[in-house]
Amino acid sequence: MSREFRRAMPLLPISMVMQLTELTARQIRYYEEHELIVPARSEGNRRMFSLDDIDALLEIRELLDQGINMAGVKKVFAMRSKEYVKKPDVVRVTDTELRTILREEMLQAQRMQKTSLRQGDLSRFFQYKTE
DNA sequence: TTTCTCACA
DNA sequence: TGTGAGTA
Repeated sequence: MSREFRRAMPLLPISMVMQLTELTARQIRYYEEHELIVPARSEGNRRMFSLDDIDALLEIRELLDQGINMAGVKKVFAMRSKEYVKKPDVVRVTDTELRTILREEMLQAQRMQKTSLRQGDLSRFFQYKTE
């Protein structure tokens, strides 16, 4: 049994995920509505989360903490899954993608009236691109 | 008891 | 997002 298979195995109920991620059940379901996570269902329509789902939720929380909105989080996730389908080697941020990210950050920074545009934050995007 | 969906302050 | 209602 591969490591990937185990990580993708839906084993945890929402109560466990709540403790692991510090998120409320409401938030977890909300993120599912926005398709940021797609937990499996079992028995009586209960959500069963995998370790991959936990990772995704923790990252969503980090992104949100940085002042990025749902739209921004969606973009990051969309780009990642896009890469996954592509090649795992030298992937680079295209000019249009970079402009989109920067614009989103600028708008968000204005709305939040705080500096979410820190170099540390931006470096995350480049990290994702090469992981 | 826990989780689910739906609706509303 | 939080919370309460009515289920399964």
